[in-house]
Amino acid sequence: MTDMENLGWPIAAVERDTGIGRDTLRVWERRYGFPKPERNAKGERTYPESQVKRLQLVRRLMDRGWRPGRIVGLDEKSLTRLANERVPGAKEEATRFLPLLQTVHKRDVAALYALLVHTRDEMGLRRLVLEVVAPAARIVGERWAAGELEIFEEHLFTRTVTKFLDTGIGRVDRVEGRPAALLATLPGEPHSLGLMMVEALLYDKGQPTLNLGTEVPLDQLVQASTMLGADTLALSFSSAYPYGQIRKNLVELRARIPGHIRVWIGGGGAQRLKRLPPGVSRKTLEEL
Amino acid sequence: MTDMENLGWPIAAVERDTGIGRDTLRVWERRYGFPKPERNAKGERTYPESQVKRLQLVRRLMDRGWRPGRIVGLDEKSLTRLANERVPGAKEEATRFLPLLQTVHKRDVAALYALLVHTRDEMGLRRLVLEVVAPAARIVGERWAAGELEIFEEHLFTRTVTKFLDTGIGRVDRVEGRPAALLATLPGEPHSLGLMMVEALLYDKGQPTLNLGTEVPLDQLVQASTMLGADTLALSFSSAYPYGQIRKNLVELRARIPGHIRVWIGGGGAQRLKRLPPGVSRKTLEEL
DNA sequence: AATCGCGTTTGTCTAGGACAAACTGAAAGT
DNA sequence: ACTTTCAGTTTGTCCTAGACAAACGCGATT
Repeated sequence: MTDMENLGWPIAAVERDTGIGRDTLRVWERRYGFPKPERNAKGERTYPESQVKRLQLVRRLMDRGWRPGRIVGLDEKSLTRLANERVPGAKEEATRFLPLLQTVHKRDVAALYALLVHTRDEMGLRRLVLEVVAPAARIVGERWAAGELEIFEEHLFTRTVTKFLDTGIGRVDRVEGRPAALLATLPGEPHSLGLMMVEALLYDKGQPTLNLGTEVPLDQLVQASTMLGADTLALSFSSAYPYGQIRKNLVELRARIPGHIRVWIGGGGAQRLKRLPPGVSRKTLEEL
Repeated sequence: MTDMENLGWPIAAVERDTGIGRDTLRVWERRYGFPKPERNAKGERTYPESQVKRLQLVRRLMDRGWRPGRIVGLDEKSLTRLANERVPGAKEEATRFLPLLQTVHKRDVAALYALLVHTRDEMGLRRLVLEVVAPAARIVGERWAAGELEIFEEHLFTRTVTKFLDTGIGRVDRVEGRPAALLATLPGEPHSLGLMMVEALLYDKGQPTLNLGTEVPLDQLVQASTMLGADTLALSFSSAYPYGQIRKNLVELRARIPGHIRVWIGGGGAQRLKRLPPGVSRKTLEEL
């Protein structure tokens, strides 16, 4: 283990911790000269901690739309500067959510939960989702991208909100008959909060839904949508979802499920898509 | 798209749908002569549907402890026969859970949810978890391995139980102070039910826990366990978790987190581990 | 009933090249 | 002013065959 700390991480560990594929890591090294891992006795790449951290920074910037060629060569200082550039208007918005964000920064899940309960009692489930949970999730995501929050802190936020929403919409028995809409994310998209919000909104309107969860393989979606007799399949893409994958997967999916089933997409990743594949439509939370 | 159906799937899609790595797929082809994909115009492997199905069968058997060399060469008939071999005593146990299993087979989440509510009112949360949810989860997993259930049906079961448990243990505010135990699974382990059960049991005893969720990167666990001041880190491994990974990850983790923090492991995968790495102990649900 | 040793199995990693899909940005069209 | 078309560039994924250590199965020994 001590060798590991000295020599650095094997390529598989780096792929796991950065989400950047093995092949890509090697090809970056060839093209951009970074990362430049050491080698162990066996001749295998071993990435020092510092390079992994820098790769994580690069990954976050790519999630924001930067392309590798522009940023992989930059040093840590420049990367951090880019990461801290704020979206216009973000500051004012942040102050509106100050109490909520503080619970996250203090990692006080009890306070966060209490805040959610209080807000729901005040403005109702629908407005809570649209006006609090949705923007808060976006801000938390941005804070994470800027390196101000750790991944596990974002995790904690998500988990607490999920737990709260599950408590509110748990009464599955209220919904009868077959589900009108199936909710899911595709493999590679682990963010479940978008689905939870959709589920909460549709539940609020009494529309039967079935949440299949995250990272559902395509063939399973095909099976589920026909076997469960749904008429809509709603997919969520966070802005971190890899560029090209979205369109590719949607085209494949659309071709494989029955034509009468509608395909809806939403989330930050869906917004980035310029033109939609035929037979797929984009929905915002407000439209639900 | 039509070409895809004719020519088959690219290697990345097969990796995604079977959970078998690219390198492994290529090396199996070289060693065992299976899979034997076609090639497209570019010379790339394209796997026919039938071979993907057979690979999924192989994967399920490996999850049960079979080694590749013994089964990769077998034809579909032999594989199906192996998959259908039942664990002794499984039959009697299955009849005990007949009503519950039927809700799963009929994909009737409302009935499943109602059944859970009813059972909890009758025997309490602790006994519900130990005597119903835990064995049911195992049986559902086995049924899936035998090919009787689709992945999404297992998903549905998990999601419904999670929603039910979240409703019961949602009141985060009851717990005060820093969490004693952190719960998580490692990257590659998407099954969250084990964590949910642990969370429910500890909640029932009034012990503060924090569920970090599934597939938490190792470095995040290191960060979280120190920053949140927990004294125990509890990890869950399903029996599907790849053999060697468990020990390797545990050793790495143990070396990186402070010595005073205990590491507990549980779940089907933990049972398969012959000897535990130093500083790691195994717990069953009953012991909590 | 554990522990040790040994031969076998197995997954992961290496290399540099190749190519299509996705992107950028300017020119031409409405 | 706004969209569409086109060529040029960037980028991720896939290819080959070989190598090796870690994990495993199994028999021998404590």
